[in-house]
Amino acid sequence: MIETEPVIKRIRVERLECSACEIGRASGLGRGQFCPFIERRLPAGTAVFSAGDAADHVWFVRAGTVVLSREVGRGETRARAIRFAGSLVGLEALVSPVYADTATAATEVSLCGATSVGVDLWLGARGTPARTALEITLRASGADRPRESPGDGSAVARLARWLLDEGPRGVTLGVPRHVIADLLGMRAETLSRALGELARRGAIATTRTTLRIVDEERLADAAAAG
Amino acid sequence: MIETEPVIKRIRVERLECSACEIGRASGLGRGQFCPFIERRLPAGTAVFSAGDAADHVWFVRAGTVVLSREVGRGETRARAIRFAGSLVGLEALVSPVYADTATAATEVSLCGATSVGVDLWLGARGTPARTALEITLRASGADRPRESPGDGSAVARLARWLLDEGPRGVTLGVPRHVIADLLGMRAETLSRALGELARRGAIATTRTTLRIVDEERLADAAAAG
DNA sequence: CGGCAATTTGAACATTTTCAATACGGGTGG
DNA sequence: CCACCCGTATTGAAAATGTTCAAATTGCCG
Repeated sequence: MIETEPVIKRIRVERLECSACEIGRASGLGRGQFCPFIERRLPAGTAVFSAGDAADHVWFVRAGTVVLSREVGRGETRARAIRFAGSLVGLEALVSPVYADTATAATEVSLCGATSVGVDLWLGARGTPARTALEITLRASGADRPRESPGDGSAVARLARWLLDEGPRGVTLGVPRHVIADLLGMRAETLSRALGELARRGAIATTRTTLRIVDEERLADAAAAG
Repeated sequence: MIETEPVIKRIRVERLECSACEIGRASGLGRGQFCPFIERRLPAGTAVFSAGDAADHVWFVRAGTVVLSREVGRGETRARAIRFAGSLVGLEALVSPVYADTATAATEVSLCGATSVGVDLWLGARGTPARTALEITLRASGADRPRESPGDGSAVARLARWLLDEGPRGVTLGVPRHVIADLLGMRAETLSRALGELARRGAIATTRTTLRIVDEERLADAAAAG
């Protein structure tokens, strides 16, 4: 029988030793080096950063919980992941001028923040294997869109949005339809019907294996509709 | 007017110069070093690796498209992301003994693979900032579950599954209900009803701010149901 | 102690899922 | 080069599921 503790609203973090922190250790704190991250506390509900903002800081979650959300259209945003103590958030600052996610403190949090410039220096020379792997990973996940679900808009709207920003690439590269359906959180049959609907409205032209965007404006209308 | 090319099924990659590759360059190919990655081609539809398998290789996508899927329950799997040329897949091998995703070639692909051991060496000393950041990132994203949607099971089943493997942590750490609802691809109202249903079945005990798993077996039944 | 925000509840409604059956298109073998 | 076959995509109609919107409740905080 699993028993959960009462929900934590206030966190108590006396004095987390930086030498006990993974980031602190990587910084070589014991060896006369310094850590670019500076602690800061935020109350529950505070926005740490917002998707689209200039990505100028990277944060390490020292205590508390941060929720990551991404836009799904019409300025609406949906939670897509949770980050607990020990995670880095906003690392996309390394590879993008703007944040991909909106980060919100779900509880009171203790965050250690550093400027992108500081992190850039901290990470060491560019082009090393570790750094290259990190950047490749960040670029890939920064471009991912969370799987969608019916609450994010009608099937037609979701498809229209997807086509507007991933379509030409994804469709061209031979991704099977059932995969697209999965990403959009719908069944293959529903995708098929949505494609048909957009074609009927003159937004796209499609055959069983081809897809062409005919009228971007109508597509945008469909995307906005709901 | 955006026009897509016909779907690509066969890829032509004559001889991609390794010195032109981001990975090759990071390996210091020009400087007498070597790259641990070895090219291999796979036809469309081939499984590169499967979630749960021993994570012994890391792959770099040189050409083609790879689909990443993750389990959503009952052994069913849903596509959650697409990786194009220039991405690394299976990097979770660095921080986990098993793959978190199932990777499938959507088109014919040219992949460069390296053993986890080789990549471990290639990345250089452990504990450096870049490597630490990479590992933290991989650990976090490896634990993420893709947002779910109604096609992945009924609201009650999705909630039950979530509670079984994320519940105690997420609930304890004060994640608001509407965030959980987002992650499960349902509205807050539906989550509320699903919680009520599980409580009625005696699987959990819940108040407006508390949640306790009372009977794991019933929860598992609900998770399997559909 | 009062007010606010989050959660719960209700009932009608719209949407998507289902489960079949059918049509294609591409790849294979002759 | 063409016919055949298999797997993928499409279509149909019924049914179930989740969404909506509004109102009531409750816990938390100042």
